[in-house]
Formats: sequence, structure tokens, C-alpha cells
Amino acid sequence: MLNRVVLVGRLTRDPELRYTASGVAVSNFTVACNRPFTNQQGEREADFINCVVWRRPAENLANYMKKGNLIGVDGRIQTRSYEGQDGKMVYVTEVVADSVQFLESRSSQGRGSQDAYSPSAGSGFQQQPNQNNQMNQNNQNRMDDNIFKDSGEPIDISDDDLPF
Amino acid sequence: MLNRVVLVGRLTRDPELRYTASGVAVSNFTVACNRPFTNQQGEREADFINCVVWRRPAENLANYMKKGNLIGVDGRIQTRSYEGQDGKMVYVTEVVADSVQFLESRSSQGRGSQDAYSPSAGSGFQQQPNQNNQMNQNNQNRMDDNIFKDSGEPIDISDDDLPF
Amino acid sequence: MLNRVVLVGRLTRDPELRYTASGVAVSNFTVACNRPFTNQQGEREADFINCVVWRRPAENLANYMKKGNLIGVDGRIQTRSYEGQDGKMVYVTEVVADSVQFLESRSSQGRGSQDAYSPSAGSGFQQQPNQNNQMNQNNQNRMDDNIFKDSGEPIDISDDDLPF
Amino acid sequence: MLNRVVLVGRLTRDPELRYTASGVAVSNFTVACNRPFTNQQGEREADFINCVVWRRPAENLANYMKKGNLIGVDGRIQTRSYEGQDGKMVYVTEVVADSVQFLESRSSQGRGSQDAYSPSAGSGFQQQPNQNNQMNQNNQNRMDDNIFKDSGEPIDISDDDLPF
DNA sequence: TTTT
DNA sequence: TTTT
Repeated sequence: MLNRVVLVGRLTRDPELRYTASGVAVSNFTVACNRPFTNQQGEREADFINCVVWRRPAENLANYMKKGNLIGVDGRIQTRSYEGQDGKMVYVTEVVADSVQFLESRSSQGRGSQDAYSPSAGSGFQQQPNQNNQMNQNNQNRMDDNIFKDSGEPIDISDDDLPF
Repeated sequence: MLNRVVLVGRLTRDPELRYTASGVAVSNFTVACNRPFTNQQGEREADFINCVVWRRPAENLANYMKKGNLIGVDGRIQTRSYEGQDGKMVYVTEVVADSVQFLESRSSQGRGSQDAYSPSAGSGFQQQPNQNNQMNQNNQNRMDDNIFKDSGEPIDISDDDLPF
Repeated sequence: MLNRVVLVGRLTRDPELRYTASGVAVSNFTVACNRPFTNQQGEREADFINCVVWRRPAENLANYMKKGNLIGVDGRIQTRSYEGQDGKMVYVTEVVADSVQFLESRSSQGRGSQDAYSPSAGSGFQQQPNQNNQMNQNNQNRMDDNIFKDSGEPIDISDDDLPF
Repeated sequence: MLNRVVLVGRLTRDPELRYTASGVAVSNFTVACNRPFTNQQGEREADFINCVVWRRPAENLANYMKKGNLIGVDGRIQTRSYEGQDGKMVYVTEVVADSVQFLESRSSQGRGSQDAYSPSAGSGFQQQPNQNNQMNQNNQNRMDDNIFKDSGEPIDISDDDLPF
């Protein structure tokens, strides 16, 4: 079966970086994609697409991108369900990013476009990373009980959700 | 902004065909996409991706495809929200198909793969269409009040949702 | 059958705008896509992907984008062949763009990202268009004999190549 | 930069399996993609898209798929150039498949759709593999000098072309 | 509420 | 014939 998604849009908020109990980085973010056509009132609407990315690109995203920045996402659609607080099942559809492309860097006056892959010597990321997420790089923010403590919603997410 | 989705998977049920108050055909369906990897229990999971398609390909889909058939979808991700019966907003993410590809026909012995586009003379659809949806072809099933009467959920969907 | 391509990369040169004998705008351009990985010598290579776009987005591209600008392409792969000057068939693979996304505008200080679609009032293109191609907007550059006169290669391209 | 391709089409010939000097499997194949629209003569044309796949999926493809079978390809566009026998540069554009999806198996009466990924215990490939390529599984067909001996064209392909 |  |  095939399942492929490509998005280019802007971050609706600063991406959040968290760690699973076993120390795997995960970042949740939302991409605003303006529709290429206008509605019947002549307005241009947008889609707000929830995304997740794991491991190294999660850390890069949180450290270098912020609200409003333009990014590209290459991934797949994932569905999952959990029991809501009213006992009813909640169905979630989101994009799991295989890679995230920085089309505009944080300070970004002018040229952007760094790769999210292999940010090794000589190929990018000379910028100072975002302050608030920096400590996560050292894994000191690891959560010791289940997951996503400060987020209301996906409390049932665990290492099981690791895509591979 | 870019927003592109390609899926290949199987219909989880017979696609439903309806008509808006102004007579535009719309079909809702779900595609089961088996994941290419196994989870930590060694099981192969699936994603169940809700899709919509409008107009002519909606009619073709409903008339020629049924539960279990393999289809391809080329479209984009769309998000929308409506107020649930408990007064809380419900957020929906689904795929709006620009085109649907029939990779396996209804009775499907052997070769499938007809195009959903331009099903004109000589290019396909020699099969008998599905009985139950056939009458829709003549638009006799048009709904005279708002929309989606027999479906509980998307009562707020109207012609406004027409993608173009 | 499905055939879908999404690219984000930089223009290797100013896009060229031409018109078929019947006055249809067409623009050829090449997108440089840096690979996300390095080769065995540790160098980062690029793919140079030839693209074509027709009609209105062709004019917009030529008028607002130039060498080095970042663009997104949503399209399909097309193959064609013609007889080379040595009598042998030449096989060409290129991307036919359905839409082109401007991720960085010509003078590009700061925010880019205009849509190539419906560039109507209020939604973009307040910039001055490129001088040299401006006259094409009035169709005064229409070619009266076959096509692509000043380009050596695709002399066999005609209105037949119009995608729809 | 983003570079993503998804194809669904039929193999124009049996896929060829070869091995680089260092023993890495590679398979070249061509996918015929019927266009969804007809040309000005009312005919339905096709694109013939050259593809490459490496390693394990290359072996699976060669062992289980044959001319005419329907496959899905998820990959990226790659360009390369080499000096032709007349001393002129030849430019090649092809699709490097990350994964190949079998939408119709070799003997294929009825249901197809196996995954090309992780063909481990219990998940598929109970069919007998193709005879002629079977020996390749044991790497006894490894080529000891450069590459692609029996193919005229890409004699300059070596381990350097390994995508990762 | 899920397909092979 | 190639972009940052």
C-alpha cells in the first residue's frame, strides 16, 4: 500500500519537543497550508494540518524553527484512536513526517532552505539554536512517567508509536 | 503552499454517494492502508483514512467500486471543524480526492486499473454499475433539504464545501 | 494509473517564456534539488530536473521568478521522444507542472510564498514583473511559425503537447 | 529541498536484476503510466518512466514481478549524465525508488497487493519466485568487473550511485 | 465504524 | 548548460 504526503506551509506555533520514557525525541507541530483557491465568499482559507516527527529531525525542528516559519514536510498519513474523557473514542488523523525541510530559518531575513537531514559538519545549522529547547539536546528533559504530561490530549502515546 | 497526498489501499466499505441540495454528487469513503512495517508486537497495523470526492469521480466510484477493492487516490489534506452535539468543537482531517484510480474492479478477476477520469466511449466501464447507486446517476436521489440526511455526522456540510 | 511529482528547489536560470503558434504560453525551467544525503566523497550533490508549465502559471513564473529563487512544483512526469540531428531517437523525461509555488519572490527580502494560482486582487503580485518578459503578457511575442525558434532542441513541440 | 515521486503503472518488461562489484543488488525497470486524459486525436497516451531500485526491494521485484504487472513506486527523481559513444554528454532522468509496491502478483488471478518491505516470516511471498533470477538471491551472479555488462548504456554506474 |  |  502507498501512503505519501508532501506539505509546504507555515508553523502555526513554535514546535514542541518532548521525550518518551525511553528518551526518544518527538515534536508535534501544525502546518498552515493556504488553499490555492478561494471559497464562495472570495476568501482564501487554510488547512491546519497536525504533524509529528521523531528523533533527530524532531530536535532540529524544535531548535531551529519557530512560529511562522515556512517548512516542507515529507511523510505519511497516520490514524489512531483513543478513549476521550467522556468515554467515547476520539479519532485522530495526522501526518508523520519522515523528513522536515527548513525553507526559512528562524531569523530568516532573505535566504532560507537548510536541510533537516544529516546536519553534520559543514552543511548547515551555524545559527544559534532556540534557547528554550536547547536543554533537550542533552536529554535532561526526559519524562519519567508515561508521556506528554502537559498536553491534555494524547496521553496514550508511548514508545509504541515509534514509526520504526 | 503545497499540499499533496497519494494513497493506495482498499475500501473499508462500499462508498456512499449523496447529492448536495444543488445536485452536486459527493462520495465519502475510507481507505485502509496497511503500514509497510510491523509494530513492536510484530503485528502489521493499518491506517484508515477518510476521503471525499466530488462530482463525476464520486459517481464513478460509487457505481463501480465496492468494499475491499483496491484504489488509488490523488488529492490533498483538508481540515474542517464543526460543533459536536456536546457543544465542543470537533476537528476533522480528511483527504479530498482530485482523482480516484480503480486498481481493481468490482468483480475483479484479473486485470483491474481503469481510470476514473473521462470514462467516455471506448475507455472503460463496460461493467454493469452497482445496482443500489445506479439511480443516483439520474439525479433522482437529490436531497431537498440541507444535506447528508441519513448520516449523523456532517450536517454542516453544504455547497460551500465544494472544492472548486 | 497514478503519476505525481512534488519538488522544492531553486531555479538554475531565469525561466524562459514562449508562445505556441496558437498563442498558448509555455515556460521551460530547471529546478536544482539538493540531495538530502552526501555521496561517498562526502559531497552533497544535486539533481537538475527539467520542468515545463503551460498557460497562466507559465506567465507568472516568467514574470516573477528568476535564477536562484526557491520554488515548489506540483506535477507529473512526462516522457517524450524525438529524432535527434544524428537520426537517433532522443528520449526526454521532464516534469509537467500543474502548479508552481513561489516560495521566494524575486527581490525576496523576507517573506516569500505567493501562490501561482488565481493571482487576483489582494492576493499577491504587487511586485513589478520582470522587464524582459513583460511584453509577452500582451501576446506580442507570439511566434508565427512552428515553435521554439530560438531554442535548438524541442522543435517538434507543438500545440499537441498541451496537457489539457 | 523536496523531491518526491509516486507512480502506479505496469512494468513494460521483466525487471532486470544485477549486482555491483561489491555485491549490491540493483534492478532497472520501466513503468508505463497511462495518462488520464486523451490527446487531440482522442488517443490515450502513456508515459514510460525509467526507474531504479537498490538492495532488497530490487531482489524482490526481480523475483516476484514480471512484464505487465501493476506496481506502485515511491521515490525521487534523479538526474545523471555520462559521455555517450559520440563523445557528447547524455543526460538521464530516472526515478530512484525507495520502495516498490506489488499491486498485482506474477500469476495474479484476482487479489494482488503484497508489500515490498520486510518480507519476513508470515507476511507474504509464499509464491515461488521467478526462476531466472532466483540464483541471484545467493549472490552467485555478482559481477566482477565494472557494471551492467550486458546493457549498452549505463556502463559508468558503480557503487557511487548507491543512494545511501 | 474498518480492508486483503 | 546548472541553484543556495
